[in-house]
Amino acid sequence: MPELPEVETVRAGIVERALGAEIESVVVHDIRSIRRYAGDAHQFVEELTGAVIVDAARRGKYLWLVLAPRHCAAGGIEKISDLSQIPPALVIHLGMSGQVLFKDSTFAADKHLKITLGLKLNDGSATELRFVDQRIFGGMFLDEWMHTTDAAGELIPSASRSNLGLPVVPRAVSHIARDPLDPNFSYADFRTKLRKTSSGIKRLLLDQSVISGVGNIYADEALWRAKLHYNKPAKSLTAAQSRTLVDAVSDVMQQALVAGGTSFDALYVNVNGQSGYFDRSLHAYGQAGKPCVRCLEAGKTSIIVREPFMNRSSYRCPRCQRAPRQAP
DNA sequence: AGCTTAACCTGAGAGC
DNA sequence: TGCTCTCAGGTTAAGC
Repeated sequence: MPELPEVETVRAGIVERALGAEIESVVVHDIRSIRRYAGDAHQFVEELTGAVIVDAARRGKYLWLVLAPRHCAAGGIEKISDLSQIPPALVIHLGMSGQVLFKDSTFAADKHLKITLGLKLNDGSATELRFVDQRIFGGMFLDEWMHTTDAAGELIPSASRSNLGLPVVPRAVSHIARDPLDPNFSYADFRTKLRKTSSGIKRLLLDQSVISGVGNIYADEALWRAKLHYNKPAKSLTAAQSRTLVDAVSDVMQQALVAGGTSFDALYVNVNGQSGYFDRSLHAYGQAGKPCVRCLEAGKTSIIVREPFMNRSSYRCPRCQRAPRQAP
């Protein structure tokens, strides 16, 4: 289940492997993996072929490739100041089961191979960027650039390292809030959004327009670390609790990132096809029936429970994450 | 307008 | 063995 650490692992892999690469060919094996795109498969291929990958950027779970026209050497794009002269962004979302893999064309097609980009790398060698997706909740599309300002009005782009010198994100990403690993993440903006709703706190954590990059796994882990119940009304959190929660999200994501991400069933892998191992460090998610390690260390016994939540599951310790008096 | 729910998918595993 | 049922979950459109 790719959440922020998994997507960031993929982004870093693309930067390491494909910067400066020219997209020589594009094959769409399954049209369903192209989403939110006005054109058809043929147009997708036409628009993408010949472009050069100059960067891979990310906000929350959204990942996008910054492209330059063929005639434009990698790095030369900074000189372009008119957005209309810049090729559209190649936006990638992994959904539930999406993978980005680098493999030479000699390797057999993967079982759920959806889109193949044939790349000519900087050193002249060739390889393939393969988008593989079993459940097809993910996909990719070409998207126009949009100027962006955050709530504070500053003109600073997202996590992109080479940002064209412009405050831009793909249009589809413009409604996504900054994630906790973004240097411009705002605690104040987060708390403002919490105070405006009657919803429980976990619903807000999963709302990508409030804080991005958080999915079911890291939401449960962060709530466990912050000792909060998923149904605690968001507006009832104190400023200190809000900050503690964001720090818990940030900490668990950074630790998962170091571990190469979380993996349960080999659905999530990095660009080399390897699984992360953070699942061995989970304290709440998927731990139903096991003792809460924090309670255990305190000499108490409490068993993690799994409860239905928003058509999925929530895991919590019934002792250190007590239910609010009145459920919202 | 704010909030909730259904739909999109496939495969693994459980139950019969 | 083989069938059916349930579950996994990110996002968004539709419904209330």
